Amino acid sequence: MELTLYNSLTKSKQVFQPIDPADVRMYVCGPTVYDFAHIGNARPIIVFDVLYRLLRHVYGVPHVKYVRNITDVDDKINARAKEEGVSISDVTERTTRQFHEDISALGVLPPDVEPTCTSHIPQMVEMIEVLIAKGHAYEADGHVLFNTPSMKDYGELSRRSLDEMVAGARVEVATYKKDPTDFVLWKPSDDETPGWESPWGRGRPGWHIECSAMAREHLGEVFDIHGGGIDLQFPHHENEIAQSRCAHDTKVMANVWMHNGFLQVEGRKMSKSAGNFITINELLQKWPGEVLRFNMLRTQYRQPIDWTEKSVQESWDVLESWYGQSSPAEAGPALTGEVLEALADDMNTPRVIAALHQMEPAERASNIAALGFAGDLGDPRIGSVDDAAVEAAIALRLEAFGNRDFAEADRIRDELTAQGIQLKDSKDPATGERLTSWELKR
RNA sequence: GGCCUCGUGGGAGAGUGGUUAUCCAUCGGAUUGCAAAUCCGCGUACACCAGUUCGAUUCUGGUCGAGGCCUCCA
Repeated sequence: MELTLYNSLTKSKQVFQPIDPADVRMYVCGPTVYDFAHIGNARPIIVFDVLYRLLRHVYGVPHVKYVRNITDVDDKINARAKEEGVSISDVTERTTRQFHEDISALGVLPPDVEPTCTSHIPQMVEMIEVLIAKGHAYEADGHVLFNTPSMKDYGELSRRSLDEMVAGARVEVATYKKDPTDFVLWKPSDDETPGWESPWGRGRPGWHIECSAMAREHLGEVFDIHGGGIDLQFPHHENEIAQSRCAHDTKVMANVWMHNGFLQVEGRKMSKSAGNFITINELLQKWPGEVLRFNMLRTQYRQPIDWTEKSVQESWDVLESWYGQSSPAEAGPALTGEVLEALADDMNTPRVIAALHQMEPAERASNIAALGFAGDLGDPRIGSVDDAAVEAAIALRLEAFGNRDFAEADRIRDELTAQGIQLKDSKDPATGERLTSWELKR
């Protein structure tokens, strides 16, 4: 089948043609592990999980390789460790564990490889040496810098010329740079900062070289898809491209570059200072993970998304209604019909959802199962409720019904309502007997 | 200041040079002892101003508005 993807490199939708259909390779920039992942971080995780599932459907599970790194070397991590008075590995290990816990609740498959920076330092050093040998990088004042004018088409991804960048720059240029747009490959570490021995003294890698080195190690010099958030397009991805292409003398690093749009919260940019910073973990205290997953997919991945309480509630309502008709837990996963077509159209997930609404419940259940939904809407807040007491109250209410004592029945219902418990009555279609279920009000 | 993305009905959100997106909410009805839940029915929107066109929400230009990035930063 034909799969169309939007390529940031060409700014157009293109039919996806893998280099080798028996070995389709995708790299996605993973988290820097210094703090809880926020809901904005969850977007690429979920979006590219959907793509991973689609690729596996199209090319076969054994023929797709998905690499998503963990950035465990970063000055933010160093700052956090210092602030807390703990070791750097304390911070990175704890945060990595938390990250895995949080995203597994979102129904994402683990990537095939999840490399860490700390285990790829030799590969980074080697790549930097190659770049120096080829005249693309130089040592200055203990740093190694990539010389951007040494690459003819630097800036192709973000479509800016070096002149534009210099003209628009607001940042003071370090004096040791040959050119204002040169960027760091390696920087020196003092005794208190993590560092590794290198030909340029004890130091640590710059931000971009990690992804170039890890992608090369696990996917080769040229691979199919590289993904990440739109905020990474420049400078991170631009510089990855520069490093990898210049080190390998290749025309591209990856054939298709994909960027998910930004996330806002209640109509405003999410930031700690604005007080609207939401972590995945916090949301999971209140909502089932698959509601968050569904909510994320209601917007096409390239569009900006406005994350609101109201939209999450709507997502919950939709899933509850679907699961009530046919649960994905009991369905054989399968991508079919219009759902598959919409997915293959640059992952048009809103169109996918519209198609799901039109499907028969059984087929729908199969499709949502294949999209990573398990059918579990267990309310994470339910632990705070004494459900035996609730069941007992419901039994008393049904007894009151039996006696036609509506005043007593309503009194019990009002009491439960006051506790935030919503009753739902239905009839057994066979016997006509009254059945009562309950849930916590949102 | 430079580069870029976006602006669809009450809300969310696809799409299209001329034809019902879809979902949620509202409203009306059925059902219910009363509610909730459930079921049925109802919505001709596409920021503004020009231009191209037989015809534009869909193409081009401009205006206004929202948002992102601008090299060590998350």
